[in-house]
Amino acid sequence: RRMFPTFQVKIFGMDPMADYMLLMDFVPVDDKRYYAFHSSSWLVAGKADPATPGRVHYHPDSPAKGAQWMKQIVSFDKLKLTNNLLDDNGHIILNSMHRYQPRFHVVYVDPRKDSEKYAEENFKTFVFEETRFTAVTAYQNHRITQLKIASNPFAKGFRDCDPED
Amino acid sequence: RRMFPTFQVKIFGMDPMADYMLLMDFVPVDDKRYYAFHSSSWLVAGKADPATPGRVHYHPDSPAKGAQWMKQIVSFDKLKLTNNLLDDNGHIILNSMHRYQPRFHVVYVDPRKDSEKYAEENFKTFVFEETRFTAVTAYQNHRITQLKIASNPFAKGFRDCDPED
DNA sequence: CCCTTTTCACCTAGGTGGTAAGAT
DNA sequence: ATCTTACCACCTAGGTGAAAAGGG
Repeated sequence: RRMFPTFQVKIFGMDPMADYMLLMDFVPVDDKRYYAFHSSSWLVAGKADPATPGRVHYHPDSPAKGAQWMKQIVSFDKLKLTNNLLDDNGHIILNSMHRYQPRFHVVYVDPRKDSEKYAEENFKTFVFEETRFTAVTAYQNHRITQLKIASNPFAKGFRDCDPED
Repeated sequence: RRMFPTFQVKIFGMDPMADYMLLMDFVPVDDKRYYAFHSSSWLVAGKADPATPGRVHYHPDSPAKGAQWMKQIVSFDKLKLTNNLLDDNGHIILNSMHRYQPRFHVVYVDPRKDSEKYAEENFKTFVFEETRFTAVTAYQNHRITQLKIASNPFAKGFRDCDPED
């Protein structure tokens, strides 16, 4: 399913005329597996399960000019997560009940013939720790459910109050 | 609205590793304005109205590698037509009751610095005369309406027989 | 007991021709 | 008389959490 809320960034400082690829991936926060205790808190269940294939999600507008990326907020709303190790839809594969850190990467599309040499300097990664989350197959906390229902337009059918509450 | 049926092409002979832009535009077939006589045939109503802004529709996957374009049929299903001269959605603007010839263009994205010099040879246009049509705001022929209802999935609500008829 | 899978009603978002009213 | 516009019911396509069933 889609990740919600959507990861969004506002970009500054690109070369407006140069091409860039924007992408995201997810790395484990720790080597632990968690479980929900009485639907109220996370406790450690033991060591992490074997790592999932480390896939990457390219923003579907990639490649695009710096001017294009900078002129409005970039939204990764097409990014989908799955726990299916055999997924062949190109979705990001995560282990349920494990904690993850989303990462955002910017790749400058180097027009030089020997661009591979400069791969290091043409690549930049940004991490926002406040975007860490625990992957689940079902919500383990009623307040998270209510927050989703209140903020995701597709869950409007489950609301019982005005949207401005 | 969308053009239906959708313009589709199968592509051969590209350089699999090179980038290409695919686009379409529409040119008048003649300098005439038409009218529908008793909903059964087209008659000439006089000289064409002033030409509309000559817009172009880039296939949204552009630019992409030759290998990508060739591996399946390319479908221009996002292309939209309008008769609104003030349209600011980037749609193709046509005069109603005029005849048009869709054109398909392939642009090779030349990696050379002085690529402008080679614009001529990096550009190729394909015209399929069987795709000519008369632009309308409402169908002028009941058999066209029935053909659309029978073949467009979004018009399923107007069908009264099985789809395989 | 806790987590996962499947199915479902209920949404968003948007593409159909029908239809009635309006314009020339 | 003929064409255009605006709105509508009815679709496709797909994103929600609920709920029930399944698994360890």
